[in-house]
Amino acid sequence: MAKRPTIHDVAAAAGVSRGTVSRVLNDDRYVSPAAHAAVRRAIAETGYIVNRNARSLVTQRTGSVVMVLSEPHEKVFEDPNYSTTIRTAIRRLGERDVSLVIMLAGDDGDRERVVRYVRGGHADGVLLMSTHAGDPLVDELESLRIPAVACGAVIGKENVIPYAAADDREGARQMTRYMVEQGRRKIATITGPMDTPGGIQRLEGFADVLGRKASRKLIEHGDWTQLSGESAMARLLERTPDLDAVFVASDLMAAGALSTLRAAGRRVPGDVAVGGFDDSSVAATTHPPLTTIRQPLADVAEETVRLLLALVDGGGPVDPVILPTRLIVRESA
Amino acid sequence: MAKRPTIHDVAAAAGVSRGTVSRVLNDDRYVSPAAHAAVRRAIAETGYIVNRNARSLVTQRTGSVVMVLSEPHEKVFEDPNYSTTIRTAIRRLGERDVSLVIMLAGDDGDRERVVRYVRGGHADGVLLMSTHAGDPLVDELESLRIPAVACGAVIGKENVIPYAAADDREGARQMTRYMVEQGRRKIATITGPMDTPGGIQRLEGFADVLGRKASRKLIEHGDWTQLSGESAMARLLERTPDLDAVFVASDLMAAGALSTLRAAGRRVPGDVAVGGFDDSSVAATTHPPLTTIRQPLADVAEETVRLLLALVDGGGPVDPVILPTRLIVRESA
DNA sequence: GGGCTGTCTGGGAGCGTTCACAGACTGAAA
DNA sequence: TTTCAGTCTGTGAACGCTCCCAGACAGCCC
Repeated sequence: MAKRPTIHDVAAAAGVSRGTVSRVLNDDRYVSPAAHAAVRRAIAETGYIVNRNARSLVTQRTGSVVMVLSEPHEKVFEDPNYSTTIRTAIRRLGERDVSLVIMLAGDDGDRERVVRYVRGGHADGVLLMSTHAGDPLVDELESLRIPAVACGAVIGKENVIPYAAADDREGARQMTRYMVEQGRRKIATITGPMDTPGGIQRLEGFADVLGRKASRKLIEHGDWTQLSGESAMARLLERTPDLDAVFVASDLMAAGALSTLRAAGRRVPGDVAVGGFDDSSVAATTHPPLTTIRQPLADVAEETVRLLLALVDGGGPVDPVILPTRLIVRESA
Repeated sequence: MAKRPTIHDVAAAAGVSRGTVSRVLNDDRYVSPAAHAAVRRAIAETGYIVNRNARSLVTQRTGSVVMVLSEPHEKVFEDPNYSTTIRTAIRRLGERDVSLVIMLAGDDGDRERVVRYVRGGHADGVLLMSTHAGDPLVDELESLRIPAVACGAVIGKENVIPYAAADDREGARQMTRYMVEQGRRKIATITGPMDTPGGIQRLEGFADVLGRKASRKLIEHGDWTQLSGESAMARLLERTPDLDAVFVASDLMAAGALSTLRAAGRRVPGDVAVGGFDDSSVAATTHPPLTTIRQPLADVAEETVRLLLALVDGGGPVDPVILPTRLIVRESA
């Protein structure tokens, strides 16, 4: 690899000093138009690219943020929604020339690595994904005082870690209301894990609408996986065979619920209406296609990034952002 | 953020010089056991973490690799297989304390950014994902002489960019053979884009088995998306209404084909057998569940990473790795 | 003219490492 | 005893950048 030109080479080519080149690079004040032009030309001629390491060494800024996926290894990415978020984050950060490092935090070893990375000063900010309640990582990050935001609230840390999220609770209300309006009488629900915001708030929204009708018998818990949706549905059917609707807190679990219902000979939506949540890609492939709640995932991701950049740029504290959901009617309800 | 301890602080705490600490850090030869112990203790006491920027500045190594996703923005991640690859790559790299930066290369601006990043020396290696034939990025990387490997062959550059991949061709043969054995007479195929290895080789495998029976009338092209699967299936049905099987080069497109078939009143697998490829997560959620070809994705990802690390560590040229696929029989064929 | 403010430039110092080299010490061979 | 190879250690010099300070110069006001 041929030796790359340094700021010295550019300075020499432009007939100015390092200082002036540096000023142009960081568009500082007080550079004469002539010098500015000469430096620009020299940069183009030499093909100069600043060495971020050298810069970081003195500025203590890295120009990169790290996205931390706090999920057991097997489950990372199982949720297709990750993809949208990552893609959006990369794009928005890229526009600002900030690069994205992705790290896993599924076990203690991983977490330790993340902490070491952050403590080593290798990232300007942290973007938390699916961080569970009580994750020790959060306290660590907090004590390091590094800018951090979450995509979706971190339970118990809502006032500490800013976040952007979809309005889970209102989304659940939308679906439940719709089912009520469609004349369903016995509406059950399959929730997500109760240590996740989606698990808690979608159940709350469900209960908001149903009030005392939301009896414990009509509530089952899953862990977002398709398999858990299957078994939760089976338990519901056994306990309440005459249910005529079920609001499932994720599309993937809803896909599981559908296959259990089919196996049990229930027709959807004839006998049982099924509502999902997410409007992820599986929603369209199920049979029948899922009526679901669309989360503005790309917007959530964008807002998350925006918050993080604001924090990194040293703006004061930022406020959480909550974005509206929308009911998408297909065939399952 | 409190000032982080430097190698000086450690040296002072251990009562040795910077040099000795550095030697311990990089476990060089010639450090006395006593000094070694003292340094280790001092590191623990001070909570010292090496500053990678300073290190990179002198070693010209960064301890990170960049994964480049060469896909138009809308389509990035549409294929659920990405997830497995990314997850696996992060883990394996993490074990070696190498961090992963992800960049998009969907348009010229992106590509320019990637080149700038690599030319800036910010990555020790490049991991190419779904790079299309003739992508200018490849030539750029080649001329930069930076270690690069691809996950899946880069068409036309098979001898330049090492890669790990599933045996697409043999996988296609497995599926086609299976259909023949099941007594199907008129077997069609929906391919991927013909500028991707999966598009080309899965068609070749199909043709290997069918020989002259693989007439042009029985071949349609898609672009991996579900929608393209739907329309390709429609075209096939129109042209050859009496086909009794279709090998679709991806599960997602197969899902699309299934819905077209259903809409056309064809029973699967009664009237038409449908075979997919990938064994991705959608394969299980379709109705009926897809018979498909499982790609050893995690293994492919592991091998890709292994190749890259070997290259980065300065071993000589490495050979491509091709891993076997397996037929997964479900209900659609 | 003297002082002041504002613009512009150059260069020394320092960021936290590694590397190469010189030197000190050991023990064994000549 | 001298010589030499092998261990072990400390130190100066990079690496490529930004920051800061000093100084030159111009223009303005009193």
